[in-house]
Amino acid sequence: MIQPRPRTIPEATVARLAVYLRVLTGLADGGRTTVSSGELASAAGVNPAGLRKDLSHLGSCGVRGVGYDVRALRERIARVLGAERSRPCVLVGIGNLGTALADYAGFGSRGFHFVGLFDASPARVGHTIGGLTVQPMEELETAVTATDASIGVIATPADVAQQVCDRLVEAGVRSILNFAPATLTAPAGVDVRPVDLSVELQVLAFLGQQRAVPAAEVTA
Amino acid sequence: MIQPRPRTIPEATVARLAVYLRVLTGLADGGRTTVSSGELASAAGVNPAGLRKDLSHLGSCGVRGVGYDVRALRERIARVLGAERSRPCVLVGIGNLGTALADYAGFGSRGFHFVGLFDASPARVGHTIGGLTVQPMEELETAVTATDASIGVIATPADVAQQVCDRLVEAGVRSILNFAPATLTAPAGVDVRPVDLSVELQVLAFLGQQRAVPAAEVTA
DNA sequence: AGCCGCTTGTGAACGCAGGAACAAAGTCGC
DNA sequence: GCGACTTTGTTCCTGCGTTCACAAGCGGCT
Ligand SMILES: NC(=O)c1ccc[n+]([C@@H]2O[C@H](COP(=O)([O-])OP(=O)(O)OC[C@H]3O[C@@H](n4cnc5c(N)ncnc54)[C@H](O)[C@@H]3O)[C@@H](O)[C@H]2O)c1
Ligand SMILES: NC(=O)c1ccc[n+]([C@@H]2O[C@H](COP(=O)([O-])OP(=O)(O)OC[C@H]3O[C@@H](n4cnc5c(N)ncnc54)[C@H](O)[C@@H]3O)[C@@H](O)[C@H]2O)c1
Repeated sequence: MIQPRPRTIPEATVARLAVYLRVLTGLADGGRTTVSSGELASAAGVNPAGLRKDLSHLGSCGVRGVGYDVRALRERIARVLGAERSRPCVLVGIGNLGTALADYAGFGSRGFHFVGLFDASPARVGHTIGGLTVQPMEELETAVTATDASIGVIATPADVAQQVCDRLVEAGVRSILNFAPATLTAPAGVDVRPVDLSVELQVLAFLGQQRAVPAAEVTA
Repeated sequence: MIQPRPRTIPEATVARLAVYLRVLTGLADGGRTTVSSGELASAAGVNPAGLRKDLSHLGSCGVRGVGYDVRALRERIARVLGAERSRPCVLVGIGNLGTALADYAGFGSRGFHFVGLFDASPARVGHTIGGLTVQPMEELETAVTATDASIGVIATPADVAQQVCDRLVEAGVRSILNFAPATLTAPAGVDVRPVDLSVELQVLAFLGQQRAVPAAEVTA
């Protein structure tokens, strides 16, 4: 039993660790060397106790009475998240959204870089975005194999998203981020993470509507 | 006690309701009139029992032995979510991402439309995107008041996101969708929903990495 | 008209996440 | 060198979300 640390980290904790990592990087750039859980929690918008519980999943790294060493904690989280080396990603569907993603410089500093851009439209193929040239879909499989891309991003229309997903899986991609408003099915062992902006807006709208209703509740 | 239905719907349920709504719209367009919970659940990628529990939050709407009437259920969900009439939104930061959002036709069919586009850069102001002209930041407050915009979307760089948030709140916006990688603070009564794509990628990367590790676990 | 099969809706159990409180531990001041 | 204060790490507990399982209800068939 060399590993007393439980292998399983809750997914909600993982998402927060990524936020802590971003905040810590900002603090380090600002010259801070140590930070307390309360300070870090308020900067990340979470509860201090919850933050300490999250950090406890990766072993004691703080000093009682002082706080956490910013650089050491950042290193620790980066190692757990596997953010030490940059991961190669491929992007399919270079339309409005896909172009913005391909052009986004922020992914590089967070451990991700695109190694391939693909589109079915001849009008898009050949354009250069963020230093990469858009390739036709025929080259998807060979490019994924050659670059050993680990993450695929889908930004195509919804009606072809499943086909694109299948081709990515077939090519060996095991992690997929899907922006198309469609529910994708993939075999076991493949993670598909949907990002549906309309759903986010609808949740916001519902919360706002519910906030307005309770006042009229007493009138019933 | 005229309202036997509990006023509180779990947020996780609300997000799934939005997905059901999308799936139901697709089914209705395909000509389907009824659908069973199992079918709808598999199309939405959730557990059938969970789907029924979600729907139970808005009262019985199904017919035992038959299933749900597609149109009626869609109407019911749309009413609960407040998606019957389109909600006016303002978008701040018309860069790469903001342009894609402003140009996106899909929001209209999901109950949202932009009534104002704003940017601080003179190079952006005056451009027309999706039928709207980009306005300077000075006009934000008056435009929000005039259009009674209920939702604000932030697509500016992270270092000015908090200022933009403050101005939106000051102008009367009570729901904010934030794409900038920054933790925003807002007064009580204002909902801020972050969408951090880097975090999504990092969660994917972690899950993929964890999937690969267990095989080597026995070697320790 | 009565029975059968199918599907919904709900009740209970389980597991998990979140929050508060407390003990351990280390540092700073004297 | 010692005491007190600060902050972490953990433990307990409460509440929520999810899943399973079953009884109730309705349509269709005979
Ligand atoms: N633009 C947004 O702000 C936004 C917001 C929310 C969701 N989305 C979703 O993201 C996806 C992309 O949106 P968009 O606005 O960029 O659309 P878009 O039409 O501008 O771009 C789609 C791109 O996919 C390409 N494409 C079409 N079929 C393809 C195929 N079979 N294989 C590969 N590429 C193919 C097209 O050539 C086009 O370049 C859509 O599913 C949309 O619903 C977009
Ligand atoms: N582009 C992407 O794919 C992507 C992905 C993830 C996150 N983001 C985030 O979304 C935000 C926007 O990204 P982008 O790629 O569109 O950046 P961008 O630089 O292309 O656009 C930013 C826009 O905001 C405007 N702006 C700057 N300061 C402003 C202010 N004070 N008030 C109003 N407008 C102001 C700029 O003029 C510019 O047009 C950034 O925070 C980025 O980190 C973008």
